[in-house]
Amino acid sequence: MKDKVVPRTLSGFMELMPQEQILFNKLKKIIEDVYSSYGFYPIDTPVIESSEVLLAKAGGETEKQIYRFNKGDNDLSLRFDLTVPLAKYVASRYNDLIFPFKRYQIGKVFRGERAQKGRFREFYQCDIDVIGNETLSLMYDCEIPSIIYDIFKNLNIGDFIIRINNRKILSGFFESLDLTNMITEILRIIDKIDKIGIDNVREELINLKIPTDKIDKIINFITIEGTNEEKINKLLESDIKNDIFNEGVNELNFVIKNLKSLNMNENNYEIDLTIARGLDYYTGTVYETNLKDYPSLGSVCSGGRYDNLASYYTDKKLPGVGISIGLTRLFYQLCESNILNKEENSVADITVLPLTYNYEYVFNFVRELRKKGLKTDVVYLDKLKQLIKYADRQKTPYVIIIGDDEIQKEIAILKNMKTGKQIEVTINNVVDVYEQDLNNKM
RNA sequence: GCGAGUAUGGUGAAGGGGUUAACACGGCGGAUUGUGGUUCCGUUAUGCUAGGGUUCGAAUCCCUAUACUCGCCCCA
Repeated sequence: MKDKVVPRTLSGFMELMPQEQILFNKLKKIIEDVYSSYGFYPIDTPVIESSEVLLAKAGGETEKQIYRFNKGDNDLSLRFDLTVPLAKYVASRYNDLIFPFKRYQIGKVFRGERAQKGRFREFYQCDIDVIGNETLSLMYDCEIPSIIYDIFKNLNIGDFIIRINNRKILSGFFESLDLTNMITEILRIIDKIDKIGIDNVREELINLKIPTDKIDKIINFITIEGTNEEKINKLLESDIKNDIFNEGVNELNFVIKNLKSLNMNENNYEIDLTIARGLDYYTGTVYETNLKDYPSLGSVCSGGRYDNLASYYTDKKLPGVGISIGLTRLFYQLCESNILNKEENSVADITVLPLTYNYEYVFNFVRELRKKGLKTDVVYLDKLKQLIKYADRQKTPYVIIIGDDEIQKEIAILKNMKTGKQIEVTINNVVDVYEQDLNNKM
């Protein structure tokens, strides 16, 4: 035993049991289905890219967290998000793509940072973006929340709220306070408000040596209360004289107004001036989404508008808007909070247990079941007890037992594993009997 | 990158220097050679992350390494 290698999985890498994997895949499929229902195209890009491409814009953090290695003379890296590969993709195929370019991409990304609760080194991102050529209609800023809305409705994991803000409002506001030079630090602090609370925000702002009167103004500003309409009106009526600020307010006003016409429930979205988001490239509308019943989970989906996607690869101006769902973290959190129903995730609808060597007879049944779209598992084990136990552990709702006695009578036994009821079926009525029993139970 | 903590079978774990490492779950075999999720019986770590030290004696105390967990930074 000593010379065996311990079969372990690296920290920060999620590996699931089959039952869990089914659930995970269900969530992934729901997201994918909603994305494509809005007319977005799927793309896939390599997990490995040349470091030169991936690190073209390289902030300090990215460089620290990226998995980078050499193979021969090649300097390679694992992608750490799906946005940079998108930028490369669009820049290199600019002449062939149709704009506005609507794509989604679901795939694994890698970050070489220390793993923590709900923080992974390999995780799925589910990205969706629209990229415009030179310009991009603000209507796409409205479409994005609508997509989020549909996804979280379909995921069926409880009530949720999409929080919306516009970076121009914050930028303009801080410009008017003459704090432009520290805007990155301030936004970072404000963004943490949900986590650390308003008092700590104030404290950290004091640490930045911002005058108290300005801190009061900031706190008052970001905690504006009221309905969406009231908040907009307060912003429109404010005495802040700043062009960027006004532009932001108008954009936000436009987005909020149009969300109504997209048939979204007003309880599921709100203006939240504390959302700062992605301190790098977001320039306009920004979004975060939280589960109302589980605020401690933090944002489960976030994104926004950016002016220029691919400035490191091309001179073309490519504005875009999009979101990303961190599916691995979301799934992890949903499991931790017992929001997902982990029961009854058998792949097969029916498990067939052959107690005979006359497989030809068995396969006739199997073919019939599969032809009708029933997922049918056939098990080959020596003993009936093992067969039954297999079906039991797989939580298959139904089993079919076929032994030599049944073959003699030209039947099979359909067993409902929940009720224990057994019915004799023939090849002609097996599907009907199955469906009848299934419907009776419901 | 910085800080704190933990390390015992497939899993959850007890044992805090004294001869065979508790208990539970799971697994396997059987009671029950055509019927599971109940019950009963048997079985399941020559070893306590690795290496070194203290000791007559170490899973237990000390040191080093590694891994893992949790914070911070940052982020999905």
